[in-house]
Amino acid sequence: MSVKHAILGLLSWQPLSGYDLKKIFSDSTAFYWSGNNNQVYRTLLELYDEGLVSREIIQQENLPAKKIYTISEKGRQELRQWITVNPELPVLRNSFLIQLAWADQLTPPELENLLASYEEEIHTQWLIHNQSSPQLSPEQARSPREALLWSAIHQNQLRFYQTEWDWVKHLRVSLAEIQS
Amino acid sequence: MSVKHAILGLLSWQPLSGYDLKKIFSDSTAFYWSGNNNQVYRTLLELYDEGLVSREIIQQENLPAKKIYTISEKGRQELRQWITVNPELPVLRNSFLIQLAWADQLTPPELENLLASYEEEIHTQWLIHNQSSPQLSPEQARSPREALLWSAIHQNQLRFYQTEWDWVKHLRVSLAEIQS
DNA sequence: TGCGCCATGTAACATGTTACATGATTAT
DNA sequence: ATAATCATGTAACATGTTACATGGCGCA
Repeated sequence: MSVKHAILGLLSWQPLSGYDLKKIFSDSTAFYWSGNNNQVYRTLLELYDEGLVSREIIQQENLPAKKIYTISEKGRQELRQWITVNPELPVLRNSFLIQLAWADQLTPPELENLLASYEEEIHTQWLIHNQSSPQLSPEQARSPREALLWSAIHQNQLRFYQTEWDWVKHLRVSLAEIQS
Repeated sequence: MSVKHAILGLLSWQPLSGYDLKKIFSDSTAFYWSGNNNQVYRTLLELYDEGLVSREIIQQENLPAKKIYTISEKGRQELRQWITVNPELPVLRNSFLIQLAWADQLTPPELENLLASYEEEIHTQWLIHNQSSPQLSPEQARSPREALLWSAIHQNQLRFYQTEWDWVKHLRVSLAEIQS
């Protein structure tokens, strides 16, 4: 259960409300969850029930009250334990590859069109990632080593889109060659 | 709903039983589903109820009866339509990156150990993918263009692990430099 | 005797998404 | 007026996994 640990991690960085977490998830590309209410608020309740976080209700003038969650000592231990555990493999699900597998039934222009729109979508993502991410920017890191790690995370995602982009460009050339 | 179309695609290639599909999913890396019974058999029923496939029950001596599913004309149309639709972005979920984000609390040897085990897992996956895949091998393709597409799908996955491997090796070097 | 293959299916659970619901304040 | 931001939460649905259930055949 990784959202749980993602939230614990963010709270280990600083106390946050559910609304804050939601925004981080929906803005950030590294924290790949959609940031939907259901998951965030339910997970926070679970963490609270398990004693991994504490919370404080803050009344505000002219704004709704908010609940600020703070990681507990037990929560820090749980997070540290999870980090040390052997890493899982990345999950890559590219339904475009499934489309391609049966795309031989398309006419050459249709196939070319499909590849062109995939290339454009990938390129757009690359551009989005290439703009500095507001969360986890190395300037906010607590140590040079953390800054290096955060920069590496960013690089990892950029490289993914770069590789994908190169791949689709190369495939388009190969297909053009085969048809001539 | 992509399993549905993945199954339709496989059936457009040749008639298959639920058991066959299960095996293809669990053996193949391109068809990334786990190949669990629940999903395969339920999806086949849905496809049947929607008239996208027909089926034939084949009694066998000394073996349980099997249901061979064949794609229908309506199924072929549905598949073709899905293929032409604009492609979705690949879904990449790497919980290791979330671990890394908070890994500054580890000691240098602990962090080095974490990265080493990730590198090994990625390398193992690379080796697995590097062996020729039994499904969708270009030799079984119905045209040179299909062979090219299938080869490209395979290359796409290999490149992913290669990129990831390069990335983690580079990160290990950078971390070693920062500590000296 | 016990495991793996063939072949079907169901139950329970985990995870994740969209949409619904409320309600004040602030900016266009 | 109308949309966006702040802030909480619930309901319904989609998708995917593990484990359970049945049962014969062949192999070590």
